[in-house]
Amino acid sequence: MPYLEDIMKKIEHEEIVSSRNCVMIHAMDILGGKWRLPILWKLYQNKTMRYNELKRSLVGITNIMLTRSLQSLEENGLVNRVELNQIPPKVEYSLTENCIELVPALETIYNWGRDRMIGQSE
Amino acid sequence: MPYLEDIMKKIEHEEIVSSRNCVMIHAMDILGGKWRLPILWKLYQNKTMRYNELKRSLVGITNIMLTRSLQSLEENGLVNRVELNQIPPKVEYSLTENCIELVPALETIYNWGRDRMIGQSE
DNA sequence: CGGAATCCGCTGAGATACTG
DNA sequence: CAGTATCTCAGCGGATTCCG
Repeated sequence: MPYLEDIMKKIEHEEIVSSRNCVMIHAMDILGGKWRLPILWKLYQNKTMRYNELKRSLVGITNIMLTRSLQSLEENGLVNRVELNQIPPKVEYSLTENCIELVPALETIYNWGRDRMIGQSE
Repeated sequence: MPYLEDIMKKIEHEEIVSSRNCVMIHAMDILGGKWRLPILWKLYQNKTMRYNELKRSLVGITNIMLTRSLQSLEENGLVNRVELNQIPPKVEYSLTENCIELVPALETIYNWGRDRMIGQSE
C-alpha cells in the first residue's frame, strides 16, 4: 500500500519528467533511426507480416537492418514476435497495444511527408 | 497549361511516392536526430524563442548541436529565423505554417513518451 | 525461411575554444 | 548575444557471407 510520502515522490517525479526535454529525447531514442517508423507503418497497414514479407515491402532494407530494427522495437515493447514451430520456419510480426497509441502520430507524419514529397516535384 | 500527359505523369508519380516506404524515410531524414523534435516541441510551447532562451530550456544541448539543428530545420522549412539588426544581436525562432501540420504528431509522441517514462519508474 | 556473424565507412553528436 | 571553427569519437547503417 502506498504511503503519502510515496505518492508525493511519484508526483514530483512526474513533474520533472514532464518539464524537461528528456521525454522527446527518450521517444526519439526508440523511434529514431532510418527504418523503425517505416516498419511500424507497414505493420500498421498489414496487421501481421512475416519476416520476408516485411523485407520485400521495405525496398532497400538489408537483413541486418531489418533484424536489428525488429529486435529493438520488440525490446521496447512496440512489436510482437510470434515464432511458429514448424517447417519451414514461420515468424509473424505485429504491433503491440502499446504501439497503437502511436498510430495517429504515424499517420500525421506520413501525410506530412507525402505532401511535401509530392510538392517538391512540381 | 498542363496537358493530359503531364497530369497522368503527376498522378503516376504520386502513386509511386505513396506506395513506397520512402515517405517515412524522407520524414525521418528531416525529423530524426536527437534534438530536432525537442526543439520543435519547445518552439510550439513558447511560440517564439531566442537562441539562448532555447539553449537554456534544452538541458544538455551544446552550441554546435543547437546551431546545426536549427539550420537543418530552417533549410527544410520547419522553422523561421528572424534576425533583428540591433545591438546586442537578437534572433527569434518560431515554427512555420508548414510545421504546424506536424503538431498533432508531436503531441501524440510526447504523451506516449511521457506515459512510458513515468510507467517505467514504478 | 528467417535470420546471425563479421567487418567497415560515414556522419551524427559532442568537447573545446574562439568571434562579430 | 548568437553564434563558428576544429577536432574527436562512438555507433548507426550497410555489404557480405554463412547458418539451423
